[in-house]
Amino acid sequence: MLWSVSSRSQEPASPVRRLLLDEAARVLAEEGPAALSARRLVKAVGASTMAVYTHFGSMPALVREVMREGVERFLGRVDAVAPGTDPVLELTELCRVYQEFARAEPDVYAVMFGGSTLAGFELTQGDRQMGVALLRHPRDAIRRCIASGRFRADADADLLVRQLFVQMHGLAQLAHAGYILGIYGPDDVLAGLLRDFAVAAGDDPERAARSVRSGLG
Amino acid sequence: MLWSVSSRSQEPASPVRRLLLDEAARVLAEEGPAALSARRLVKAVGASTMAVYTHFGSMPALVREVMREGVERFLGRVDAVAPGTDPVLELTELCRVYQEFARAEPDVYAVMFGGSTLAGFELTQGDRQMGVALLRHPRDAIRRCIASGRFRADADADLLVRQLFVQMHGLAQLAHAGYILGIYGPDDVLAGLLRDFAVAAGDDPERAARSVRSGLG
DNA sequence: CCGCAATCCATAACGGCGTTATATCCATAA
DNA sequence: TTATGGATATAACGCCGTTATGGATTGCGG
Repeated sequence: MLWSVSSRSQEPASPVRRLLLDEAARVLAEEGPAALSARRLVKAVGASTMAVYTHFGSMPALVREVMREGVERFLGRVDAVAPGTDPVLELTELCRVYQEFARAEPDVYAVMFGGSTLAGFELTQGDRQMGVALLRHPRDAIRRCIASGRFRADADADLLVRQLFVQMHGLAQLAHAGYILGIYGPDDVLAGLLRDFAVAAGDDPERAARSVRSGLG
Repeated sequence: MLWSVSSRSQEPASPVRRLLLDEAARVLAEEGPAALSARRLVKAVGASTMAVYTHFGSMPALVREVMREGVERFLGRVDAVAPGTDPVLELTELCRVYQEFARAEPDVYAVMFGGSTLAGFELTQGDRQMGVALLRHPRDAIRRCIASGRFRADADADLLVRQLFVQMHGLAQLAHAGYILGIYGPDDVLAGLLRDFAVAAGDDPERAARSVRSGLG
């Protein structure tokens, strides 16, 4: 085809791997999981189907790479939340960035947490470990809530962070599926969940409401 | 072909439609979404691929029928929970049967609530309305919690039932995806969620814990 | 009874999918 | 220079959902 053109290029050989990953992420974000296929990706980058297998081994393995990079973006957002003097506010902000990521990249999010099989991809135990790592930051925030006296001293941070995880995941998925209908939207439900979470953990209702409002505004 | 085997049969003509639906539900339950294909279904019932299109029009339409029957089974379980003197106990039992259904038919459940596309199937607004109808019973139970004084008088049943929905869905999906790891399992998280839900809504902590224990035991 | 329309269904095909066997480039090491 | 090994293009295999075609069966009005 274009041998002469490629030889003209002084750059290092085409990083086909990166091109495929970027195109996969783009298609997934812009057109959804149904549009993601090996043949389409290789056509977009001007390669043959073999490119997928030399660089990734299989389509599920390519999807796994896309997911791993999604996890890194997710971790980047979560770690950007700085601790402050109000741990309930910090917890609220963590949940806010969680929902923001799920809304920004709903299909990558769905792959990360098992909501989508996507071309036969299935989560490995290692994948799940990576997802669980996201809970460390919120768990520490809950511990600070306990240490600061906002939450009861006998509260169990490990159980509470799982409860919070369940709530964030359920909200993200139901909102994406269009199941949060009627007068209350996802943001209303999020505010209610966070306030009730803090109150049940022992926080003063008024103070909890103020921290949540501040963290979501 | 005058030796017509079909005339020997005294039964009404083969209800191919029913056979396909049952086989689809069976494959989905026993082997998961990846195993569900038109060609496999028609081979199992001894028909040709046309059977799918004469009776359903498309594979997504067949999946929709499977989902509708799943919703009916779900509604059957939910409606089997009888009101009693303890509305918090009733709410707990409703959540228990919710989790039981999600655990018994995880793939049908995933289709119902948008967690799985399954051969291009996508939820319509009518499908979602059907799913939302499942919330009527728990919403009434929450209203009884308020009326009986267990929950605060100014609690909002419509918001609370959405929060509860989010929690039940998140737990069902994460448990199915294998994301509830470590010392606490799905049942522990469920107990914590329900207790905290009631406490935040205004119930006495001890009383809430007793109702939840009673409803989950 | 005949003929006609409608319905169901089997066959075969189309295009797309993931995957793989094979052969060919081409850069680098010996 | 030759040899080696990785990346790639080509073509094929067996799936998939879907559809065009034509044959069989059924029910019904004449």
